[in-house]
Amino acid sequence: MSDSEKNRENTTDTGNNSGNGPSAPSNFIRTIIEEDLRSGKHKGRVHTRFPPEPNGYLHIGHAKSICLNFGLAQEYGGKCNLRFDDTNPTKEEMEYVESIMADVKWLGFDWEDRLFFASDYFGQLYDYAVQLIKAGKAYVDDLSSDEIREYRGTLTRPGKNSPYRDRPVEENLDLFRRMRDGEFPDGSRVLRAKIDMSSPNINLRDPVMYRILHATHHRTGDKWCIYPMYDWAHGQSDSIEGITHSLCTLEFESHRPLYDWFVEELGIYAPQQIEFARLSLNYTVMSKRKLLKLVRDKHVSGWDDPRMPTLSGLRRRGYTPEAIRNFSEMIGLAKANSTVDIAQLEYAVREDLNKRALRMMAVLNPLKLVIENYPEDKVEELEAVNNPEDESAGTRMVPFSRELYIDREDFEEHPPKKYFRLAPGKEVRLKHAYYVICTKVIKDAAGNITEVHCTHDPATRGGWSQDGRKVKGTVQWVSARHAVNAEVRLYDHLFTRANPDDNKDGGDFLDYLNPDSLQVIKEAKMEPALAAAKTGDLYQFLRIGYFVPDSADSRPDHLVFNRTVSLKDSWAKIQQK
RNA sequence: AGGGGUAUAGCCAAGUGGUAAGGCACCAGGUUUUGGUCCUGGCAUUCCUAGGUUCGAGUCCUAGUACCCCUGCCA
Repeated sequence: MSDSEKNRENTTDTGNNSGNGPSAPSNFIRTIIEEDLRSGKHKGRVHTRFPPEPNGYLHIGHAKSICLNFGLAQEYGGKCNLRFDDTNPTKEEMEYVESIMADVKWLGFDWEDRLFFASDYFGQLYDYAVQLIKAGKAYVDDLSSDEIREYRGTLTRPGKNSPYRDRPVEENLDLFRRMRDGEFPDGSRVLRAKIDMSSPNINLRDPVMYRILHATHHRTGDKWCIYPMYDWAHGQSDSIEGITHSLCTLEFESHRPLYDWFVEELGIYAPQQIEFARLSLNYTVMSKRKLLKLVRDKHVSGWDDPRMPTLSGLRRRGYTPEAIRNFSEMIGLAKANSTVDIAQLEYAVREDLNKRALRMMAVLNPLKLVIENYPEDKVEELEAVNNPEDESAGTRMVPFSRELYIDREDFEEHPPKKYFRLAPGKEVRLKHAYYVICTKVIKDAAGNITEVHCTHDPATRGGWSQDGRKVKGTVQWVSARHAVNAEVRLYDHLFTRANPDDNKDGGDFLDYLNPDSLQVIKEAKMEPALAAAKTGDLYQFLRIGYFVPDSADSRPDHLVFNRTVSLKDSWAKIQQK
C-alpha cells in the first residue's frame, strides 16, 4: 500500500522532471503495466502490437492506437510489432498494406524487423485447429449459415447443439483436411469450437473458427481456400509473437473469454488483453465503412482528401506527426465512450505550427491600394522576420512599391466600433513597411470599391514611428507588380452536424455533408518568396492561418495551397456579439 | 427471465478512504509590428440517483437509473 503509493509518486516525479512541462498523464493502462513490471508478471517485458486489417486507410482513430502501442513500448523500453490482420481476402488489398506502412512511418514509429502478417501464421493456425479437433474441442459443421444463426439462439434464449456437434474425431479430421484441400464449395461447411451453446456469452456458443473461401489472398495467393476467423486468429497471433499487453477497443471485451479459452485449451502462452475506448471526433465520421462510402461515391476526392480524418488526408492538409502525437497524448485514455471536440485537434496543430511555420504575406481577397506619395518606379526591399517564435528562422526581403494589394476585409468605408484596420482618414501599419493614411476611395459605376488610395509616412520605414505615435492596426500586403498568383483551398468541417451518425430524425450521415466544406480561391496574391514553396513546407499566412502547398496539385507554374487551420480570430468573435 | 462494460464541468480526463489535478472551449485583464503567440486571473461547495458504513466517501456497501457493446461463415 505505502509501497505502491511511493511508486506512484516516483513515477509522477519522473514524468515531471523537466520542471515546467506537463507530466505524462496517468491512465489505467500505464497503471496496469507498472503493476505488471513491479510484480514481474511478464519478466519485465513490455511487448505490444498494432494490428490493422488492410481493408482501408488509417484514420486519426488508428493514430490514437498507434501512439498508444508504440508509445507505451518506447516508454517502458519494450517493443511494438506491426501486424496485419489479413484473414479476409475478399476485403483486403496490397494498396492498403502499403498505405498503412507509410502512415505508421510518417507518424514517427518504427517496427524495425517486426513486420508480421496473420497470414504468416496460417500453417500454425491450421495445426492448432487440428490439435483442438483431436482433443474433441472442435468439429466440422455442415449446417448452413442461416441454420447456424437459428441454432445460436438469441440474447435471452440459449442456443441448441448442431446435429453434427458430436461427430467422431476421425471424421472431423478427415472433413477438415478435405475442406483445406478444396473438396467443398464456399459456405458448405465450417470448423467450430465446441464450447457451450447455452453460454450467456454468445461468443462462446460454438464460434466459427474456419470458413471456406475460394478467394485469392493478397499474400498467400491460392494456397488456402479456408481462412481463419478473426476470433480464432487474433489471440494465437498475439501468443505466437509473445505479446504481453494486447490493447484493443471496447467491442472486443466480451470476446476476451473466448481468446482465453483458446490459449488455455491449446496450452500456449497467454497474452493479456486490455480494452480501451476508441476515439470519436465531432463533425466527422470515423468508421471505415463510411469513409469508404465517401470515397467510392465521390463525395471527396479520395482517401487523402484534405477534409478526410484519414492520416493521408490530414498529412495533405498540413497536419504534422508531432501535432497528432501530441493530440493523442492530450486526449487521454479511458474506457468510457466519448467524443473529443475537433477544436482540441485544431489546437494541437496550431500549437505545433506556431513554433515551426514560416510567416509569409498573402492576400486572399485582393483590393488594390495605391500610395499616392510613393514614386511610380521605385522598389524597396524590406526586411521581414520569418518567425517571431524562432529567431533561427532568420529574415527575408520583401519588395515594396507604389501599388499594393491588401485584403478587402482590411478596409471598411464605414468602420464599425472597435474596427482598427484601414478606413477613410485612419492610419494603419503595413507590416514590415510604413504607416499609411487612407485618403480616397475609388468606386465603379455600380458603387463597388475598386481601389483605395493612401499616403505613407517615409519616416516610418520598417513599420516604426520615431515620434512614438501608435497605430492600432497592422495589415499584411503584397506588391502588385511582384505578386505571384496562387490557388488557395479553404476547408471547413466535412459535416454540418456535431454527430453525423445521429439519425434520430431519419437521416443518413450523407444528409449532413457540409456543402461549404471546400472553398476555392483561384487567384490569391502572394509575396514572391512563396513561388519556391514545395511539398512539406509549413507556412503561416500572416493574420490568416496555416497553409501548405498541396502535395498532389501544386506546381511551380500553378501554386496550390491548402489551409491546414485558421488562426484564432478574436475580431470575428467580437463582431458576432 | 441473457452476458459484458461505462457514468467526475460545454468537451476530454486524473483521482485507488483524508477534504475535486491537468488540457480544450469559454469569460475578464495585460503584453504585442500578426485582433496570432505569450502572460495573469476566472470557470465542479460537488463526482448519474437514493439510501447506508465511517471522525471523514468521487472512492466502500445496498438498491436503482441512463448509455454503449454482443444474436457475421466481418474485423
